[in-house]
Amino acid sequence: MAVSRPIAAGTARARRSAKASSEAPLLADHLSQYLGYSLKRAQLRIFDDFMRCVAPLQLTPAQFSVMLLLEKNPGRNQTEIATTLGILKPNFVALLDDLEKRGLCLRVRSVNDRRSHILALTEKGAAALVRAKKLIAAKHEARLRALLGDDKRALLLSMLETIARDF
Amino acid sequence: MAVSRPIAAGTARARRSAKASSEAPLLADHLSQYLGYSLKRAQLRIFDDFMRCVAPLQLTPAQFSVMLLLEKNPGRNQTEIATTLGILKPNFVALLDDLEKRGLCLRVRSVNDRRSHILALTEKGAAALVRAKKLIAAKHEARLRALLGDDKRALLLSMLETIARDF
DNA sequence: TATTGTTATACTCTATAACTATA
DNA sequence: TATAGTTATAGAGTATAACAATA
Repeated sequence: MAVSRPIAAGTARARRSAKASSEAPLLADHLSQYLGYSLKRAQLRIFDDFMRCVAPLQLTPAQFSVMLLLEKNPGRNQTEIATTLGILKPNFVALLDDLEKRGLCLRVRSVNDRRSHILALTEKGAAALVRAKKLIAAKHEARLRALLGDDKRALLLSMLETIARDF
Repeated sequence: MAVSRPIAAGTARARRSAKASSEAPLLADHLSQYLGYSLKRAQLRIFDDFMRCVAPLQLTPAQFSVMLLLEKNPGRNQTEIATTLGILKPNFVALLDDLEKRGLCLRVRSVNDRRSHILALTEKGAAALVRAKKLIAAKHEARLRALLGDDKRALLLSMLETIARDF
């Protein structure tokens, strides 16, 4: 049971739509003081918007990150790609099955080590990735820049990386 | 299949532990440019650390947020608390069952509206919450302050709130 | 009729053990 | 003996429909 899609009780929107059962809005501002809470709320919003922006291509954030990694790292096998993204090998199978079934990527048996599947984007996959990157840049990331400004956006990303790396 | 617990291929740690199958580390730095990716990575780290810090009390972030809300908003019913946190009513039942079974909170039938369950922390629940807050302040949030500094921490929180509210 | 809390249920994401085929 | 990919499975988290009691 995670903290998801919260309704900010302190916002004008929440105050306007207060239920008749109790006029006073709930006090929830103190929750935002906790990094985990704010981080989770922001992450859900961002993933939601990401999915909407990339909806024509039907790609989840995880699928997009896999395809991005395949593009920049040709010749790698499933274990290497999955591990880099923090996806466990058993859970990576279905994700790849889906991408492969849609003709976006390929598994090829390695000649050096016949246990390994070398992963590659198909032409269709590469084209889809190009389109996805354009949609994300034009809609998703552009919206973020408009909201925060370029300097604050860069600072936010660097702080998040710091937390992911050093916390 | 989400982006979780990733291994930063560019870190010194990752380079040291590179597998024999392929000496070259994977290029994954470009992923950090995407807010969703960095946000998710940071969120997983923070939730992980939150759980470790509060392990003596066996509270999840969601349970903690519920108890915090009960403390600041006495006399509210299940729907109000759940909705404020973005928890769907059916999913809130098991969470409350667990807290109530452990003697941390209570459901009381409302006298005004006998359909409603008014929620309240027990004395034991209030005491646990005090302890949890102390553990989080002393370990979890202190670590964040040490990592980012006070000014950047405040800026990070305000940017995350902006995203959650206005994106 | 509508709402509160609840049950049942399903789907996604995450995690572990164990199998197969290779090495 | 160990590793790569896979299967089976279990547990969280999240979502919807529908029910009983009450309004």
